[in-house]
Amino acid sequence: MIRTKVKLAYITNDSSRKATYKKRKKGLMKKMSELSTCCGIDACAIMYSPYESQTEFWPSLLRVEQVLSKFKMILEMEKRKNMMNQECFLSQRTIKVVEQIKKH
Amino acid sequence: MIRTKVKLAYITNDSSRKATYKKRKKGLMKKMSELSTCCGIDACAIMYSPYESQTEFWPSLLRVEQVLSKFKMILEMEKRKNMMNQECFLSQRTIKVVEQIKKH
DNA sequence: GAAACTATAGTTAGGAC
DNA sequence: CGTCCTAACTATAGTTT
Repeated sequence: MIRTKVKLAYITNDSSRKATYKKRKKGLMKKMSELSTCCGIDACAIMYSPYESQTEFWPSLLRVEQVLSKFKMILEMEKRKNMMNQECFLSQRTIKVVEQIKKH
Repeated sequence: MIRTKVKLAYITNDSSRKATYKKRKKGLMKKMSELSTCCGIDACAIMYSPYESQTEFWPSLLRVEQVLSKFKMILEMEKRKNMMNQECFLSQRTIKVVEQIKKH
């Protein structure tokens, strides 16, 4: 059969939308994994949706915590640098977000 | 020329690795955008790497904050439900992470 | 370096089971 | 529900500009 061109719009059919969510989420995690491997970067994901009962942590809850902790530390260091420099508004906003992300 | 199958391993050449990072990051954001559109879900990303000087927020810093806030609220509600139920250890761990993510 | 190009590798929507 | 299939679509490594 001839398949119609996929249009990127909200999928109104419930089961189709759920199936697509699961497929694309899987694909996205694969892409993240590849980016992480090829470029040597830390990566993590938190996934919550109406399509699955449990919040998912990729690659694991522990890794999510570790990656966020490391990222927070890096930005704390940046904060100190910026305080010394008396500059960079954007970086201050960044710190603000990260303090929300990881509270100790 | 015949291209070899891409092998998924750390790219040792610095400029190739950086180029791949930028391409794949762009691809990843596109995939997230599509998932968000097709399935009607909120999505955001924080990107920090050795390849770019500034931390990037996708689709914007404001949206990152909004999505994290919404997610935190949802999990606070789950926490209450679980307290009433006296069950679900995993969900308690989830809450713990989210409290780190969004501190008010 | 970045941006454009392009052939091929990889992804996925819809169907079958 | 999930898993496999595959035509159609998309991403991207290597290359050129």
